[in-house]
Amino acid sequence: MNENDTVPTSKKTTPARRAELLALAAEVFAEHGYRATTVRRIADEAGMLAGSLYYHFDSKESMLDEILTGFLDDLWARYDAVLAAGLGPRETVTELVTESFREIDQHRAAVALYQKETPHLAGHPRFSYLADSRRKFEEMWLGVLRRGMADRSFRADLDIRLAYRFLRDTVWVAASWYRPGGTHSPEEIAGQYLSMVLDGITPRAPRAPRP
Amino acid sequence: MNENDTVPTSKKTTPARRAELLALAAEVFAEHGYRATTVRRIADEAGMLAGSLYYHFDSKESMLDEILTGFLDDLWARYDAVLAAGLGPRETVTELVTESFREIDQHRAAVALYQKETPHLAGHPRFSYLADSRRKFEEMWLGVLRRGMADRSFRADLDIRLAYRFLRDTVWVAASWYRPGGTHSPEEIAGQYLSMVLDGITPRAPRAPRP
Amino acid sequence: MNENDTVPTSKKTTPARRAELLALAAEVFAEHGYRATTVRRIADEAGMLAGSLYYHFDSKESMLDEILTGFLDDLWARYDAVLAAGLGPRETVTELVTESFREIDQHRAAVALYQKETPHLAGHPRFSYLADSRRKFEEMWLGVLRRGMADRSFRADLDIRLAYRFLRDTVWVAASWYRPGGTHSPEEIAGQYLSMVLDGITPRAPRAPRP
Amino acid sequence: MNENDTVPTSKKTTPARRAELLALAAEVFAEHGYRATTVRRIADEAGMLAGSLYYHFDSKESMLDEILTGFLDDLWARYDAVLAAGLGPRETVTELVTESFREIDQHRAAVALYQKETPHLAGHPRFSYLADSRRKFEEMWLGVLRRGMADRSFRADLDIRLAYRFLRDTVWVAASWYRPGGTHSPEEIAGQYLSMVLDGITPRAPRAPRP
DNA sequence: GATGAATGAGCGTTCATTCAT
DNA sequence: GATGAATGAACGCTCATTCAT
Repeated sequence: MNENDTVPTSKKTTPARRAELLALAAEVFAEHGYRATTVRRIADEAGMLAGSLYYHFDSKESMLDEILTGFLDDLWARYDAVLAAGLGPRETVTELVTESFREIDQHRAAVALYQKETPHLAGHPRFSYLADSRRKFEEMWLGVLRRGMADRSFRADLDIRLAYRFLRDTVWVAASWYRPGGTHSPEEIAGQYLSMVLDGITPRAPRAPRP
Repeated sequence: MNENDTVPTSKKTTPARRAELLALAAEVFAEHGYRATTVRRIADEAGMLAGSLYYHFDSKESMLDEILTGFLDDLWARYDAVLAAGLGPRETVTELVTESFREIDQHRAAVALYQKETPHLAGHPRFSYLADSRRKFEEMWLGVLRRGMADRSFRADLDIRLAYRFLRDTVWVAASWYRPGGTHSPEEIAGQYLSMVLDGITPRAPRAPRP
Repeated sequence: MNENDTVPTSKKTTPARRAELLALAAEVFAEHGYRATTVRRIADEAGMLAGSLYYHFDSKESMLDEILTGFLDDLWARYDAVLAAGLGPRETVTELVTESFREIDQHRAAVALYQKETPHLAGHPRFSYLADSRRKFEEMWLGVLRRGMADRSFRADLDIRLAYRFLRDTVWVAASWYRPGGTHSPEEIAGQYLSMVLDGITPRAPRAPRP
Repeated sequence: MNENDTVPTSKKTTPARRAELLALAAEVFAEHGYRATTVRRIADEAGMLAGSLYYHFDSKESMLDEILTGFLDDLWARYDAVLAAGLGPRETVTELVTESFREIDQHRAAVALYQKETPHLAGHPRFSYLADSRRKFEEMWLGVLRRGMADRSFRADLDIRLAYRFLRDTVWVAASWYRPGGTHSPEEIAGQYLSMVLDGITPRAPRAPRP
């Protein structure tokens, strides 16, 4: 997924400076949107001139690319670890959601960017990995939901595709308001979300504890 | 809220043509984003030249303005009717969510546009009504949630601000994937969403029917 | 050869204005070279701003394209007429050279541009017709030279490829110094050139008049 | 003519390294044109970074300058030797053309560069020696042609200025297609060219051998 | 009501050049 | 002698907007 592993596009810079600049660019992209963000603005924020950015990156687009692939690589490392643990459906959902909030906590800008720009990037060949990731994402969630419905972890009357979209969106939109270093840790927020998603916002009688 | 009621910007046109053009613009804005949409693209779609649009509208921004105010006017008419009905908290939530999905069904483009562009428009004086609406929105939801927690319609252990964001986002993001004329009616989708939000995705023992 | 016959790229402008602008661009391109010519310079010369040129043309490159195809279309119309006349080798050479000088007289800038830029444009797919034309050109000259050597119109000891290059270059470089409206008509210059090329610059005994 | 003799621009480098780099630069300039050649491209080819070239040369322009003066110095050394030999007009022309082809053979890139860039450099004070050389060139050729017409070595009916341009261009354009190490030696090519120029491409009766 | 042609500001990008290390 | 990182001016191009017709 990360083309940098195989095709180091422009490694003329130290990785540290690259990462710095990229984090900055992600922040600005996330705040104003990719299109509305001028390369001059990023350069300003970095204390350099617009042209100087091109020493480090090939283009504005390649900055976006690198931010997005970095994010997805990291995210899938988390998800794959969860999936490899062989947990039950409810625990898998719990862990997936928690890892998602951890990702939001650590790469908020990239997540927000991903949310906002993916639709426009869909058709672009360079960003085909976004559609690939989306597919994997869908399969993952649909799979865990199906397994959960089969073993009665989840309600049998769910419209599975609707439930998938519900779960997917519910988690990610949090990136639009979440600010790291707030009063709640990502784990706490994940806990609250899971509580609402799993048990609903209306009171329920105490369930028997699960094995 | 709708400045056209008091300050008719460009009344040279018939309201019908305006509405036509606006619906078209909303569609294009929603698909490609406001910034990425060129005025020429809208004109193309309308079968005219870019310059000709300026007979009907003052600027690209005023089109956006008109679309957004139209949407909010319509939405608040719906919400105000629900609030005026004096229903209980659970029923109020049910009706608010249902009306939201009806709004998505009827003005999908405007809703998507609102979702996508509001953050960037926040500081802009011309669009201060967006922040106003957001405030009203928040008060409305916080109010109904509080009342529900007070009368035990909703769980007492909810983090109310988190629950508010959860509800708010959960509903609106549906505009990003919803396509009118699909297999589900807006009421059906609302029903499914409400079922998940109110009761969670895990099975619960049958509750006593509410009066 | 002329894509405008089949694919009218950007006929948004009146052909007259296009032609005017194109002639102007050709002049500037020819004087300073294509790369060294800024689009602002052309616009200046046309009394407009750089951006305004893009109402008439898609790009700087498309201006070059249009100039070049226009030139080649015109040139080949001339050559084809000569070839269709079925003249003997010496007369064919005479007419081809004369038509070449007429072309230089009427489209000096385009010819100079063609001479100067063709090498750099060779690999570019959009300008593949340049290589095509070059091939046709070579076949044409090689053909007439061969026929002339066969029927003793031309010396039998010529290195035919060298003679081809000699003829080809000799004619076209004139575009670099020729100025229309000078003391010599294109026909006179063609006559002088032909006299040197056919008979050499050293005196020769009078030849028997040809039939 | 060579300002390096009097004003050593950047003597920080060994002449050997300079010459190496210059030959390389000439090659790249000749292939892509001076403007279109980036200093980085030259550096790449030399296995260094763009900035490093500035240790050896003051500027891109000074590289061009040095290449051109080197070429002209060499060429005029050849021509002056020929002129000093006191040959007859026909033999002088023969030798001048032959030396020209030898120059092309040995400094093809510089010749091609000279041909291509001289027109644009005309007005530039730094390159005024190009115009000087051109003048000397013209005087030389006009002189030998005049002498040849006077002593009947050349035809009396020639337009002398046209003949001058014809000779001048005819020789130099060969630099655009000539590749050293081909099947023909420069002397052979010179012979063929001279044969065409002196005697024409049509057969002539055998001339009485010259004294 | 709409067109054709233009404006002018700004955008992403390139590139010769500089300079501390 | 060479590098890494930056500058700053200019370039081709886009686009919202204007306005006479």
